[in-house]
Amino acid sequence: MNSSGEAMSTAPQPGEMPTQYDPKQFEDATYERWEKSGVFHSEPKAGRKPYTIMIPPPNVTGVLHIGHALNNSLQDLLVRFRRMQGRETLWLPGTDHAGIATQNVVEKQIAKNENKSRYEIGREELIKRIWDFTNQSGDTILKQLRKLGASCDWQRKRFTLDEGLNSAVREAFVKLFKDGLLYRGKYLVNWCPRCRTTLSDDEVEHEEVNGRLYELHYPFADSASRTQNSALPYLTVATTRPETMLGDTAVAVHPDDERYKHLIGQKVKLPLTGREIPIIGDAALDREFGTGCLKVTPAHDPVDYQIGLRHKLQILNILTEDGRLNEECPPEFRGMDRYKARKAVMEALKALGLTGEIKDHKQQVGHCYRCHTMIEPFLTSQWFVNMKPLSKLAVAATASGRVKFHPERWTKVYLNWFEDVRDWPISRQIWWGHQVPAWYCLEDNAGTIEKIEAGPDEPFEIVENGKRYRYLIGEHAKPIVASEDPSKLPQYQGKTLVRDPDVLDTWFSSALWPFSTLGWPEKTKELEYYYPTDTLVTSRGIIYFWVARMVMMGEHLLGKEPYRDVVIHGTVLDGDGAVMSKSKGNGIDPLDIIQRYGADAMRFTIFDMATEGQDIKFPVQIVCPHCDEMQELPRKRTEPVMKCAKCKQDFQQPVPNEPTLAEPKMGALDSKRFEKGRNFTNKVWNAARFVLTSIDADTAKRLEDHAAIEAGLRDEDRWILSRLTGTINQVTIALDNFDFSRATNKLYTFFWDEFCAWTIELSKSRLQPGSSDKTAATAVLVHVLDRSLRLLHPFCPFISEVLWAELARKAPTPTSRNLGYPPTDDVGKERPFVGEMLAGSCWPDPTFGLLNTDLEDEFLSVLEAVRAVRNIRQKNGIQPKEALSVFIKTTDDAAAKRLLAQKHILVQMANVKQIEIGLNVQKPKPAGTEVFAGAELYVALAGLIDPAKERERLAKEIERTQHAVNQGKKKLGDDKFVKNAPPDKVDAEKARLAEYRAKVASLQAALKDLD
RNA sequence: GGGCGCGUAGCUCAGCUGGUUAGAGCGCAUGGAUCACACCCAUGAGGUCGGGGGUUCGAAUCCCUCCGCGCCCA
Repeated sequence: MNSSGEAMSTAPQPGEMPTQYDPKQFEDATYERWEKSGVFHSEPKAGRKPYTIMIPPPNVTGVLHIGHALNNSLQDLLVRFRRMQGRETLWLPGTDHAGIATQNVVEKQIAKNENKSRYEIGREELIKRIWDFTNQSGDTILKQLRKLGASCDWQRKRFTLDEGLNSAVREAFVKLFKDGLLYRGKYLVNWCPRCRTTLSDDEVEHEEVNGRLYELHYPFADSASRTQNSALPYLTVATTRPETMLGDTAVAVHPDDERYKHLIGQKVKLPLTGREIPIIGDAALDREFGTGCLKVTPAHDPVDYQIGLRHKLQILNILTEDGRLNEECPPEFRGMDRYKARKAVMEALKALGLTGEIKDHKQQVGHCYRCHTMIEPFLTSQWFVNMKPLSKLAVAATASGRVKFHPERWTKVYLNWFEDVRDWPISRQIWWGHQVPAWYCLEDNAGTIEKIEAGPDEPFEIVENGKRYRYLIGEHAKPIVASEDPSKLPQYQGKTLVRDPDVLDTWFSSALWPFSTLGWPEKTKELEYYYPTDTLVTSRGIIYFWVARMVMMGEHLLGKEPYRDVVIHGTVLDGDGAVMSKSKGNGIDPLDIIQRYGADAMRFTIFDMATEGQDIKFPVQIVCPHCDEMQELPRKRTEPVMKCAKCKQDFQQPVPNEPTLAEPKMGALDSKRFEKGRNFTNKVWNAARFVLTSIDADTAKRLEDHAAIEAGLRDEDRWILSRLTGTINQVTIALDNFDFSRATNKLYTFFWDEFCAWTIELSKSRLQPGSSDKTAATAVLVHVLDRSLRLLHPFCPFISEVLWAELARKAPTPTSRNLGYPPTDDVGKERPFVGEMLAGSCWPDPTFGLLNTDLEDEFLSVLEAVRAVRNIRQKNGIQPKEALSVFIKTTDDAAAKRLLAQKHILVQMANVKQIEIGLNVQKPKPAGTEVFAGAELYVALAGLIDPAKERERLAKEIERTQHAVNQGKKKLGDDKFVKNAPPDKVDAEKARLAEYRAKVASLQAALKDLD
């Protein structure tokens, strides 16, 4: 084969396979071969069904963490599976520009290195710096994905801020605007005073904070006024944010509240400001909260805002964009930060005797999801997406079953979001992102757009004569929304157009990802072929942020769902059930794991644990950086330096919420769970090693003589072929259903407990020099190994690829690698066999003609017999070397014949030297006895027995069986069971009871015989 | 406050539509340098399925309730 030349450079030479698999030796080279071969690249092909996954684009500046490892390993599993099934498979990779997050990183750098704010640097320069930064560190995470084995089509890599995606964003914006689904308006939004931008509701994280509830007294304007139940000359309001009182424009009471209702219509004199504000009645008030009087600050509280609208109150903004008090406030407070202002206002009120009780108060407070600053409700003009019509489309997509969630329960979570979702503010007052494609004509908007000089620490759009200016675009300004700059248009000649300075929410461009990456709005052949895509693999955390919005946009802009299946996987947690994170110092680094165990081992372990979307818990250990010894972390993780239990040297552990020290060396976090995957890959390696070394040149030639091989097949061969068929079928079904853990388990059990433990063991005698059976035995080993490696490939791509290349080298023709059962092989089939590598070869089909469930059942009793002999041997302390004499007494002739046919298995697997099977077999004395499937098995123990041990063993078995007898007796003794249960269940119970009774009797007899 | 998930062997988890003596891996115990693998092989011990109530001939499984843990939304 062509590939063998290349394969030799990475695959081991014959006789050179070490006894342990060393992933580092093969992984990078194998990945390189894949990339070179083009097996990951996809082109639209008429007549072939595509399979497409769009990667959830990680942040461009991100680094791989364990969550990415899980997410992308699952995608790779699906993609490799479908590719091998012959689908034209595209896994499109890329990164997200992550607006606020990325801008923050660069802003912090600039602040640290140059002590400058973004306003001092200026928009253009900042954007340039961010581009430099992302170009530099941007593809780190994509490079790391290769370490996982991710089979992405790198030629189709995209970035959410690249030119094509920008045109998609502009087109989407224009279309939504034309369709009446996009509007500009002045509303109360979530505002981050640190990022100085709007945030959507989803970008606000609510957290419980220990705050205070302050009572403030507002004197009545009319000094004659009094409350009903007190003679005090003021109304007392309660608030958690006293500084907002400067923006109060009313006090509200409940219209039915006996204490206050007579005051409605009167006024209070707002302290510190001298303004008189009305007392109003509003039924939305909670009479029980605080004093029952609510200060109303429409510009700075969502509830108050609604009240303000209802009562047409003045809406008075008292904050600047960076959270300081503005010129609407009394001079002594102007320019103060909101928290300083809180203190100052309280002090001023206290001096006037206008403060009351101050109580501790727990409250939910919104924080910016990117910088964790407390958000402020803020009145600004923003672009909004009208969510109602789009929600309907997205809801319909799941209702009609076109979009399905796995596990299904997430459908409800998804739908729930649409139920009372508010309009989505999409403009952001930052610079890194897609600038809003809207312009304003100054001449046409005279009076609504204001040009003002910008302060040194304020945003600005234009510089004239060294002075900075910004435009304040009033809420009623008329935008010109266009995908291209309209200033060249004839109607604007001689006029000044200014572009909307805002950029769009990152999630706006992410929402277009499934089709913008395929060239939309152009009608490309890719879009035609790959859209709708097939599967989205993501975590529950972004169902709202991303999934819901993608479905809306796909439905509206293309009239089709973006994908058919949404797979929601769990979250990786530590042993205590805490999310892994940098600040908690409990995060396992997937690259460390790959380094220690290999990518395949990590993937396999993850798949094994990925059960039905449940969270995945990894108890975390730490590795000594000096001697590599894995050890438990101390329960209290406060002291960074710990001593290695083995080499006694000091090393560092990550401590929650603490920076790392310069010294001593940091230990890597690890988890013992990964040993399962490593052990399995090593098992695969060694099984292959065994099979490969058993193929000599002579055997290789004969592997194509299928007729001769067929004639030489034994029952154990037919058994493993039947089991293989069942396994192929089960793994395929499990993957079809996104049941990753089940697929992994089936593969594991088949390979380890059936192929290795039985087939390989049993083949050993047949492979001896001079054995006439060698060809058939080898053919079975080669066939099963070939199919196993194919099955294994999507799970463990590296080791399977390496071993398969080696197998192809030892058995160089396709027909030598199978027993003649379809599928014969990839070569000559319609499916292209890309790069002559396993990654481009085909998935095994279950060959149902090989299924033989009768034989499988029959084998169960042989396996039982082996286990029985081993058990008696072990319990009597008989050395494995000691060959035993075994007698099996059956109740019918057929059973005897069946067992007799397999007696070599007993001989080989249980070290038996002499065996008798039949209806009239005599029990030796003394004997070890086991009862199974109606047969009694005796092991002659003369000279070997330890009667006490055998008695103990029998007693235990009797006790256990008696338990089953009791349960059966109880059931069958119950008239109601016999009358009500289905007859087949009753019969089955009867048969079972009879069997257990017989077993107890036999065992008791055996016990007696020992005397 | 609403919604969802979880609670099964020392640990991490299977156990789907109710019916064999409730399983796996790790760990543990015992034995094993046998010619694929000690990252191995063999055998075994270990569970009143979070508590209580109900439905049913029969409940780890269905229903109610309580307790504990976690997540999401308000």
